[in-house]
Amino acid sequence: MIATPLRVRFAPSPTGFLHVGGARTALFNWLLAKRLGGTFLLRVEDTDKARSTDESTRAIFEGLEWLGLTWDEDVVYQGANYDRHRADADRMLAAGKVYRCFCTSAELDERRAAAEASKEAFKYDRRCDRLSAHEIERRVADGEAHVLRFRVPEGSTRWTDLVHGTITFPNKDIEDFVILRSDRTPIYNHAVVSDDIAMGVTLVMRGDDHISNTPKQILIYEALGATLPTFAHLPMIHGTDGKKLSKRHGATAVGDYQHLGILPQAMVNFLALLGWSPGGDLEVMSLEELIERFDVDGLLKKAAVFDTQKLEWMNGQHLSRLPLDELMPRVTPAIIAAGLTTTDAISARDAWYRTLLDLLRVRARTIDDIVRQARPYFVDQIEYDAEAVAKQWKDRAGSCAILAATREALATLEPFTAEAMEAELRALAERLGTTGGKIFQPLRVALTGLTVSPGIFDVILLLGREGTIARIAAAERFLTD
RNA sequence: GGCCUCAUCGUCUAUCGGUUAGGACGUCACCCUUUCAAGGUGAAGAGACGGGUUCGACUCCCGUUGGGGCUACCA
Repeated sequence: MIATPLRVRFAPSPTGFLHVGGARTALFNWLLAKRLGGTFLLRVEDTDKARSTDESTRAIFEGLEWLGLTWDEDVVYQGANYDRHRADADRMLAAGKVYRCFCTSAELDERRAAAEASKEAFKYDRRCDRLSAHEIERRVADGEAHVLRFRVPEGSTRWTDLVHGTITFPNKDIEDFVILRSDRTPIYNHAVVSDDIAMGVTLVMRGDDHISNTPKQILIYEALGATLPTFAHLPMIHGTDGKKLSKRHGATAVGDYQHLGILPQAMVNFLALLGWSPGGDLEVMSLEELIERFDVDGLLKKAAVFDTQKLEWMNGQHLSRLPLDELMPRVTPAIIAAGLTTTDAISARDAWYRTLLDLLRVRARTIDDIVRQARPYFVDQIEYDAEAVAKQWKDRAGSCAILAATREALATLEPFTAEAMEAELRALAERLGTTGGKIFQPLRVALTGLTVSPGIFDVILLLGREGTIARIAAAERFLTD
């Protein structure tokens, strides 16, 4: 079913950002190429000059690179192959597979509207295919604008799809479609086939919104005398309303998720599970594990809904499991961008920084969560969260007294370790006739300004004895104001 | 409208004729506990409907219904 050597491609049109659906298609092609030792190609379909932009092409490259989906050969720009598209079209014209059509867009629109008005399905009536040879010659000689139309033969067109099995289209339902515009630029279906043949693509894997294009493309392959590739049509990705994912569903570009603090590993993992299943219960996988397990047998037919909550959960999983060395280059730039510190300051205390990240990542779902939680460990002056103050420092004088006692206990504590701190503070609680929690919670607010943080002794160790004492003193001042 | 296609918990999915229909996200409860996460345990929650085929259907076939895609001198 799958020819070797395998050559697959991802062929986006540069009319926007890299969409998650497109990213998923690219990922599946890439995974299969990696798994089977094939070649993954990238082709930019920029033949719609009105909508294609360089900015969008760049965004697509950036998106793919961020996900780690690198392509093997030079990028192919469809717009650079007009000569071949025309040559292939002319070859089919010479072979009698296509014919010249002089009907104008305006005429066609009119006939289409008329058909619709009388509730009939519109299909081109082939009137130009009935023109006499010398009339065609005359009109061409007169320089009359015309397109090239494919003469769809009798019969039916079928193929064995890797995900859907056999799909058959009666040719009578396919109209004689245009392959070359009157300005001699190619129409999508023709350009795709011409390019896929030239690029030696052996397997076409794309969204199933292309199923109805496939019979037309197969007819072109046949008319050109080329070998058919294998086809695999992937299910769509839908929004929570069951409709094709689009702008109104919120973030749909992979770049959006990058900026939301999602790791590329998590994005890839999540996308891989939309329309494919490894068969068992395994869900959280690294790129290597994905490559190892990816298989066309696990491809699904049903459209999947993009669930951002599960994406975030998965991101949390990757955040916790990734080796610190791989995580740091993704988080550090965000921390620096937030203005919390500098590269130099971090490298000056590498061990401290690693400990901090290790403590924060467990309770974060996104990189942004980590940045938010990291603030108290970098700034000089922390801010007290209003709710935290209201809840933990309700009794200002009492809290202040407890903080003072805590400060004194910590000031001379030896050794300055978590174990010693806990023993000391719990003993203090007992002397005060209260519980550990009554000391730890107000202390947490004093040290971080928040009710949420890593274990309190970890926080103290992170801040150091001096920092801790200073923060408690500052809290005491705040409480006695 | 026509053509194509899809159909298991709210969501992602396992099941390739015989299971108490399994797992994950989310939800709820409990445990752990200095907070929040993480982790652990448990609960609620699904085969769209109707016909067949078969000793036996979620699974195979047909139909119905519902969803989606396509229907351009767009890609």
